[in-house]
Amino acid sequence: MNVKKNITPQKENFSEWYQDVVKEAELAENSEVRGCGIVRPYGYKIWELIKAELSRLIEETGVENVYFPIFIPMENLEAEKDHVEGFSPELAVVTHGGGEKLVNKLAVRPTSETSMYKTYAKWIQSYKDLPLRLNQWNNVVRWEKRPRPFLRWSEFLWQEGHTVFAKQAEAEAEMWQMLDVYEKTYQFMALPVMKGKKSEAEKFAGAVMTTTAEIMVKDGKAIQGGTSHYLGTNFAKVFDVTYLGDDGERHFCHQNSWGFSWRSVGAVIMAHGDDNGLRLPPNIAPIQIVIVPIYKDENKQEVIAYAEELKKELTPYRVKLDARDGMTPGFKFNHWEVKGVPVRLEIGQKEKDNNEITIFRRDNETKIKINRSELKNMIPELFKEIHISLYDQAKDFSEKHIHRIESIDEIKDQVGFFEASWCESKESEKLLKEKFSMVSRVLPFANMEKESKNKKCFITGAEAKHDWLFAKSY
RNA sequence: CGGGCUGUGGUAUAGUGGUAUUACGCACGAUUCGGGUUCGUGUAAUGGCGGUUCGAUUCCGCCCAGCCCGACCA
Repeated sequence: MNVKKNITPQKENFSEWYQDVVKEAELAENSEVRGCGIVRPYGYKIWELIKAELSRLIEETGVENVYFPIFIPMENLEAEKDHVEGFSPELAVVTHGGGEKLVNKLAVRPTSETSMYKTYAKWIQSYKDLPLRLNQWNNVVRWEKRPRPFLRWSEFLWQEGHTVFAKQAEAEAEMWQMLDVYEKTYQFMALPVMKGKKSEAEKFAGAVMTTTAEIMVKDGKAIQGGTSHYLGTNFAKVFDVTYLGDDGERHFCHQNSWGFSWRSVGAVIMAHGDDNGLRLPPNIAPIQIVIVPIYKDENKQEVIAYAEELKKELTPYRVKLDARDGMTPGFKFNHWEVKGVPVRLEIGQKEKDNNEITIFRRDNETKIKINRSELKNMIPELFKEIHISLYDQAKDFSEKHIHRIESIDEIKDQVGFFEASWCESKESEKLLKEKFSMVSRVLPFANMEKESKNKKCFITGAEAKHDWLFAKSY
């Protein structure tokens, strides 16, 4: 038997494994424009399924969708000093239009704060116009130095929410609420997240506070799965976003922005995938169930007819009957395993004769036989089990790879996240970065109100404030 | 942007100063079908510009592009 392996094992080279899976599962490929990816139908469907759930959750909180232009006048971007410093190295700028040089250059949006808030200033007059809570699904461009499929392309799809409040407390409450929405979305993908606050160095350019949902993937690195920022009145002061209060006074508004991108697809691949390819939870699987008929020439009609009947029975689900000729069942098994299809039904003469179905689960690679009559009723339960199994595997992995350390030297070449008591100084974070190319990822929510376990910072020995998580990241 | 590397069919590769190799893929035809069947036939390539030369895919120079490792980021 020739066994062809087109996927590099994870342990051999994780980065190559990732690229192999993206290619072999037909999720995406590089385009002729450096840094910009082409997302293929199978990959795009995964994103659409994630997006549908997130969109539902966002709207459930009362947020409405809008659309603002892709171009932003350069002068808008330059208005907020921290913001432009944060983004200018990665801006794409339009200098010509309609065959003529533009007097006022336009930036392709890297994010829309500076595009939307001038308009917000016009819309908001009184405290009665607040809160204003809007979201847009769009593409943004950041000229990244080192692209990676889904995780860091120069152009990417995401949603960005931009909300405005009268009071700081309301804004902060919403910032956490939206972070919870992101957590729920990741739970929908069977991924556990670590929620909390970003350090001064790692926070969003122009924000007062950045909160984040961090995900650990299988090489122990972190993926920033979504961020929710409290912008304070920083942008309000620049764009004059003010309201007249019931006290008759003019006040600056408190603003938030929050974003979640198709990077999440990369997180799913890296957190759930294995050496045989992708593993998808049923919620976001473009094909939830694949039926592979096994036949010879003599019984082909009979077996396929049986398979068709089963497909019909499973109508509410996303089902594919793979009746392609000239391919062996083994080939098809592998094909759909690479693509991460959570459930496979194997249907041959034996099943037909005994009124049975052989079910293969991608999450744990087991096969079971059931009676046909059980099929329809067991699917919801099976999906749930697969979802939980994938979630638990990811959770278990994360927990096993968080190492408590008291000194920076304990990091050595260990893989994973490191929990440590930290003084929170920018200098110490810089040191950590130089030594281990690692930065703080998050101050977990649960540790925010607690004193640090160790009184001394693991880097500087100065007074520690809280217990933070540190990791290398994508 | 720094460091390293590479440009040969769709993909991955071999080789050569004079007719370009192999595998996969793809097309057609058989064969096979319970874990990546087998065979036959066909298909298709030297990144660009310049130099050396009778002749360059090969040697030289420049350009362009890509990959990997760092710094930057959803």
